Amino acid sequence: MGTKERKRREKEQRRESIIDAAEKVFFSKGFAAATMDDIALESELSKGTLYLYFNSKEDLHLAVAKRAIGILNQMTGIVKDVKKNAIQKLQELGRIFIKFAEKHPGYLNSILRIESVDFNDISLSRDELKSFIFRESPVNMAIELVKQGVKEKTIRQDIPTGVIANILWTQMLGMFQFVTFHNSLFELTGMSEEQLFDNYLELLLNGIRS
Amino acid sequence: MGTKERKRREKEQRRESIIDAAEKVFFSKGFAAATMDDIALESELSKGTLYLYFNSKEDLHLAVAKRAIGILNQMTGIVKDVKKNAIQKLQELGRIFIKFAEKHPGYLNSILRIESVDFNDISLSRDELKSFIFRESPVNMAIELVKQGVKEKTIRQDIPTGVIANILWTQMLGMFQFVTFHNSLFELTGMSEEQLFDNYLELLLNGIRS
DNA sequence: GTCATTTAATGACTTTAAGTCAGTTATTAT
DNA sequence: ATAATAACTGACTTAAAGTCATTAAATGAC
Repeated sequence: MGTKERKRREKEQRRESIIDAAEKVFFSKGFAAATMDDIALESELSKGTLYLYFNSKEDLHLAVAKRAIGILNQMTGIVKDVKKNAIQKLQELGRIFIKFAEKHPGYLNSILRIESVDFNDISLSRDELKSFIFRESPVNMAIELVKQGVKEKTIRQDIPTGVIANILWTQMLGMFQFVTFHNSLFELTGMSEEQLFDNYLELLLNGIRS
Repeated sequence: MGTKERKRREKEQRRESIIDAAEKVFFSKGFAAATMDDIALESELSKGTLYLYFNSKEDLHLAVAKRAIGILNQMTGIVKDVKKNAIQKLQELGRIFIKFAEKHPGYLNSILRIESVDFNDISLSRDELKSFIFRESPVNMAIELVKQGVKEKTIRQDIPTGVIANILWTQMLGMFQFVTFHNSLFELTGMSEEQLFDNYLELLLNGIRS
């Protein structure tokens, strides 16, 4: 009598399918313009049902962001097996992030969004997500790499590794926020997106070299 | 018959007093939680009147952000008179930004906000503001300083000055976004806010040295 | 000073979208 | 077959942005 187990699984599947629908709507219209009715329609469920699975539209967005972090993690996973020094690994990490951004612009946006939306309306679930990001995200890998670099003496040791790693993470996000928002920069400088990213990475890593 | 002139002035004053009220409400409740009715109450005007002066709540927020940029500009104005090399001037610029953030957290938030809110709902007035920031903000001063640094050979010349300056600007914003959001970092690292900022600045500038 | 005209301000109303909940339908266990 | 439980529904409530017909105030021509 595995009914209970099957039900749990089905519930999980339904949940995922709602996230699928939400994703589609968020990515095509943007979070603000997306309505719960849109998502209900897309998911072939009623609005009420959405609220059986998620407490709010924001909550639904957090679920999408979690997926984004998951995918990013998966993509960056290979870095730790690379046989190079820490700086080079960090560079690789950065390049993977850039690939992620190109391949999954919607997911990138959802990550940017959770790091930026209104500072005053902190919800419990966001706190939860914050710690999730901290524990699970590339930040964590960056911390390891920075530690390695300090040991190797390729990275300066006068600043706590946690701080360096977080600075790198923030700056990656900042770069994308900037590029997403001010796409006019390309015209201004005549640089390609790729060149810009490379320079960005270069500058970041140059700053932490010992 | 300076009636016309007086009317224009009064209209301007009313506009400013509405921004005053909006500011108070935004800063105390946050943009999302603030309502136009709150602002109407605070300004001792009716809601309808607010819409005679501003097209939307977002528009009203942009006006606040413009003020913020104005104040920041005023504060950073002294840097160009400092008699030091470009790197040192940029460091000073960064420190002033930090002072601004401490003194005017509300204004800081409003600047962060315009750089981050939903990427899909771009309004005309935001484009206008973007070019305003670009023309009037410290970005512009940073560009000048970077040019100076390249001439002096204190700053690397292999990356376009505009790109370097914009990277610095983004990263300053990113730093504050991060600190505002993850204030837990202090606990994690045991660093004071001041130390953190100093390290941040150091890293940024180290990256661009020649 | 009066009054027609223009300008400024009002707040009740409309609209939109998030979130709720009493009622219906489907599933399970006995 | 049926009572109990779980899943789902969509009409309804609520909140807040934005509108607009109406009222009030200010102006300037006479």
